[in-house]
Amino acid sequence: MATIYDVAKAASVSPKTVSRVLNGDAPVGRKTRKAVETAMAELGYVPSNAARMMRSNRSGLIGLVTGALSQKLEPMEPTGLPDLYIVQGIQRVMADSGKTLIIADTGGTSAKVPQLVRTFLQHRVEALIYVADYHQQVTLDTGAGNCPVVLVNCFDADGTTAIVPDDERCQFDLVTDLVRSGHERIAYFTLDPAMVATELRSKGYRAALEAAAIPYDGALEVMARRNVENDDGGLLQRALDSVLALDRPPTVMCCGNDEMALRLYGLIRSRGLRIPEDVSVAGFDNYRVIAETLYPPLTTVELPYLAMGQRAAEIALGMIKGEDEQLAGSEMVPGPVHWRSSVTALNSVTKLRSNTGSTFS
Amino acid sequence: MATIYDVAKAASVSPKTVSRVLNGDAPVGRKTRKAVETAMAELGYVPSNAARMMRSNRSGLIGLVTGALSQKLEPMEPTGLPDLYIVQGIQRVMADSGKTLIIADTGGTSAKVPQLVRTFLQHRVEALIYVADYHQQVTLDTGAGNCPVVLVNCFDADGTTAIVPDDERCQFDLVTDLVRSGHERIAYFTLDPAMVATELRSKGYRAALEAAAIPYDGALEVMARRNVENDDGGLLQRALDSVLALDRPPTVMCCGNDEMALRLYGLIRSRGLRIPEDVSVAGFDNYRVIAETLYPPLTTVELPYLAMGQRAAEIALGMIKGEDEQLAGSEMVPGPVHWRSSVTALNSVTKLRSNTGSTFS
DNA sequence: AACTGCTATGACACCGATGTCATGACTTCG
DNA sequence: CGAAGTCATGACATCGGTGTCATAGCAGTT
Repeated sequence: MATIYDVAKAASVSPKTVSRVLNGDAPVGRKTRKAVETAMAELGYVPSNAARMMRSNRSGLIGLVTGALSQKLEPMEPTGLPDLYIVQGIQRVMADSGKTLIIADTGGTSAKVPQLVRTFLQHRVEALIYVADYHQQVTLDTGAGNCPVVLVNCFDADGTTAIVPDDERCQFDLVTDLVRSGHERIAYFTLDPAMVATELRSKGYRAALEAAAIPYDGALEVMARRNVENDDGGLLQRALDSVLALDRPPTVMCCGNDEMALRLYGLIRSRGLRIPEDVSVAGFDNYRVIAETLYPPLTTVELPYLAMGQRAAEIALGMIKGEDEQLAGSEMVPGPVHWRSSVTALNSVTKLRSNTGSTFS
Repeated sequence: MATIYDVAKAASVSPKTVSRVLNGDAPVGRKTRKAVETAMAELGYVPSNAARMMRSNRSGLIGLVTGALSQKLEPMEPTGLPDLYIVQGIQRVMADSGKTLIIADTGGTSAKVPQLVRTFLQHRVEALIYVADYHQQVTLDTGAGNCPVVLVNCFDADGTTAIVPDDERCQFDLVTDLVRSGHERIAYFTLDPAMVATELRSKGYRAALEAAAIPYDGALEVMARRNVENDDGGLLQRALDSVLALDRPPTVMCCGNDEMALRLYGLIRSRGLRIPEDVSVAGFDNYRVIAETLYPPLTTVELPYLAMGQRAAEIALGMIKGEDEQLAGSEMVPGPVHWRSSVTALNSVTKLRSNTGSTFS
């Protein structure tokens, strides 16, 4: 691989002059510049980042760890591979800023993390970003020293800078939209309460009811999914039957995620009910393969994974520049409601006017 | 950040001795080693890869480009984000071999590729891997010089080393299993024939029929999905009706992907037919969110993305070691059939014994 | 003519590790 | 006891760029 010395010799100039052509940090004569550029092209010269970094101490690399960190090793129900979107968001911002991403996947073994961090530090990454596959608390065995760290889709006990989805706000917005379109009996089939997101969304659900002065009915909020092997779907079936048996059954059923909604479609129809004429259904995640493919298409909330990634990248870049941003703890990012035909409006007037950034498709 | 000189001073030895402790390439006295190790721990010393690379010229980095390269800019129907699995496969192998992956996503703009490749070359990657999001032909504006290149899920006209899924074999295996379980009237709803995969799978479908001495009936193979905006699902509906109207309607329907199978479930039921009692359904992709969530669970074929990634990584490592492997052109990787209850056996005997690595779940 | 100011260029040290070679202490063997 | 061999260690050059400083050439000013 050619070096500046080779280029310098070919162009009959000093190495330093070649360096100047490369960086444009000092004036270079027009003829000289041309000679150098020709030589570089002929030799197929590409500057070595390693050598450059030796002096500048700026590697241009950002370390990204995905997977792992999970305290539960059980793989979650697939919910659209949020990590991927987060990573894309990060990548997009980083590429624009000229940084290069170096990525390590732990493959679910959080024990590998320290090793990966070490490798990143060897490459002198300018920042470290951890991405979790679902909203959770992590404890990270950093050893990262003074390297800036940003957590995404997770948070820790030490108040490390973190970007998390605003589950509460998302559920709040969804339920508020349901109320606006005339629903009052709103069932909510939750995921495993052990998950961080479940609790937050429950809060959002209740807050939306309260804001609309609709009394909370515990019989309408039922856990319908466990993160355990022996949940064969029976929970959801029983949950459905229990709310259908109520004196005042719900007019709309919210699901903890779109996959649950997919199952629910089948169950509701096997009970002889129509969607949305007899009962409306809403999901969570905007897992498009499901939400747009189902008939009728599913009203659901999008978790803003791409935006979270972008935000995390911006913050990391800010930390590199030394702005520090004082970002103590978590920043929550809300996401839009996607309004589709699985929910029917009960009030004749379309007084539904969302101010929450909802989209209608 | 501490250097070996700092460590050397702290341990009262020469820098070279610290280097020896790090690399173990020469004997070091026990007491000296201990002193050095203590000093390293105290200073939080992490060796600089850049400096190391200056001498060894081995960066330990592998460049990975995803997205882009696609000749069609239209995003495909989501089929389970194969790139992610491929990347995971690559990552897994690379991590085991001590290499670090650096990743760039083109975000769909193949124009960015040369720029990304340049960045990678600056980092002196030891190999370059391109991953496409679906099986396709690409033309890559390399400029990669003598850096080893491996294509995954795509191939080019120049015969660059490439790892692609064995679509033909996969479809062949699936249809063969269907035949073994007693089906003879096998419909096949294909994807857009403009896709490389579609043609290959058609060949597999026909080859399997021929191998079983079942006459090919053109009325059973119908295009049911176009990669265009105005395909509202009507194609599939008409395809279904056309085969149901045949004198000898099919006993099983194969779909071009699992998403199509999801739609087909709905359509079949709206015609008053039961799955699998009246008609069996098979998919393609083993897109688990769909295949395992549907009722009944979907028989489908898995495209071996993880394995493809692993294989690609192995080959790239081989090329780095200079084994060159003579791998002219493409290597095709087959994937297993996942046998689930959406397909019923027509022959009473369970003479079904797959030798194709099928799994039964 | 002497001085100032600017442009264009080169010499040289340096970043942090490692390869090469040299050296001193100690063991082993004839 | 001296020669040869092993062990442990250090001095120094080197990798490929960039920062610092010096210098030569030339125009403009007084």
